[in-house]
Amino acid sequence: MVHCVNASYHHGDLRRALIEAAVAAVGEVGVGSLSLRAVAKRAGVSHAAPAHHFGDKAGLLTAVAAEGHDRFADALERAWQTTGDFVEVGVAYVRFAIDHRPYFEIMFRPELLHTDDPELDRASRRSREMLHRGTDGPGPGEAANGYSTAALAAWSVVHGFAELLLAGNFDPAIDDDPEGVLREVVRQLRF
Amino acid sequence: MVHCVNASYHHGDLRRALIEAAVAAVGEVGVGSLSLRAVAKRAGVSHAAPAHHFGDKAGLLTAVAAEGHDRFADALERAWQTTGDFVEVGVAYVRFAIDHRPYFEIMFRPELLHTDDPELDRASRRSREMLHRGTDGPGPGEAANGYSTAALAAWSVVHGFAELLLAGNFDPAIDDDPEGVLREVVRQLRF
DNA sequence: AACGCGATCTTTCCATCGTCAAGACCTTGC
DNA sequence: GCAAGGTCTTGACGATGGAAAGATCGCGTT
Repeated sequence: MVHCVNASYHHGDLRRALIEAAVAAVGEVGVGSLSLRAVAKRAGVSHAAPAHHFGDKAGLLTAVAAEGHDRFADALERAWQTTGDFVEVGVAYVRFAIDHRPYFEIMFRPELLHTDDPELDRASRRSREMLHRGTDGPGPGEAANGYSTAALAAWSVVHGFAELLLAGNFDPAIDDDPEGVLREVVRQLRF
Repeated sequence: MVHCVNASYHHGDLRRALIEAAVAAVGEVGVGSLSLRAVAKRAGVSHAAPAHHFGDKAGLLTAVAAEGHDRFADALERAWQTTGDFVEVGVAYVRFAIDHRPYFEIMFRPELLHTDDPELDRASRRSREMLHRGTDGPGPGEAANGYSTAALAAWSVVHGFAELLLAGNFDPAIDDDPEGVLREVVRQLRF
């Protein structure tokens, strides 16, 4: 039993193919118009194939979100270790939202996901930890809730910027150099 | 011709009833699971009735979003004129998101709306202007794009806080006193 | 070497959805 | 009154997500 964990019989690696197809589809039509059947067609399988690997639509999106959080954590960690500047972690946050929009569109939408999924939990916990690097630690910031005020402020500002930008709520002029604008915005924070 | 603008024949004021039914439905199941047919049933009309008043689903959501932006602008203006403190405008921003969640869930999601609708344009422009009160004006903040850096930072931080809070991405402990936490978060901004 | 089991995928079916077209009803203006 | 047009209903269609049942295939066992 358990012939092939995560492996392949008929298709090769359908699980992987479906995730990639989902990401591509979300990139084209948005998560709101994502159709399981379109994803299946894109991967060259029948419309019911995804259900076997992911249970349901939320299951597929959960797998995408988990992968997204992993990549996200990687990007944030890279930024932190490269520059040592927490502002640059914030820039990386928004950079990821822009460059990997399909992932980002899904990652922070629990209503689309199976929030009890252990893989998602592990990955999102990892990306969450990366966010606290730099703001947490020495500073005071009451930890009555799980976060320091500085971490909450930083998270809120970069997340809000990313959401408003991606949704198109900003002046289009910002699209020319979102990084530059964001850098100035983040500098408005006291650390 | 044009017997009754916005008025009532068979039903009373179906347009109004449908908007209220939509708000109630979004409050219960979220905008993602909103069904036009459920809204119609809630208003006591046939499943195709909404189409006549709003064209399509996006049309109904557009009307809801426009009404939301009007109420939103009212709330922000009230906060500004009452306190004169821009921090309190930010608090009112998040307060609105919490207290009128169904509206807020829709207002900043252009992909769900008819963004060319004149009513929506007027209302959202109004709420946008309220946001710039207090940050704009005297300060420098390059206006290369439409906003000052301070306004962008303030908007981003309150919007991000609201989104993360509503989506449930924060520690549940914050739900006890989101206003208090937000006030400290906003104070992390230099004005 | 043959069997059987379980994993993988397909096919078929169903309820629900948004939208469209056609018709019924009702109010208003003439 | 009567035509006209706004209001709403009915019925239908294609698309969707999901459930159920069957077909196909590879592996471990004997």
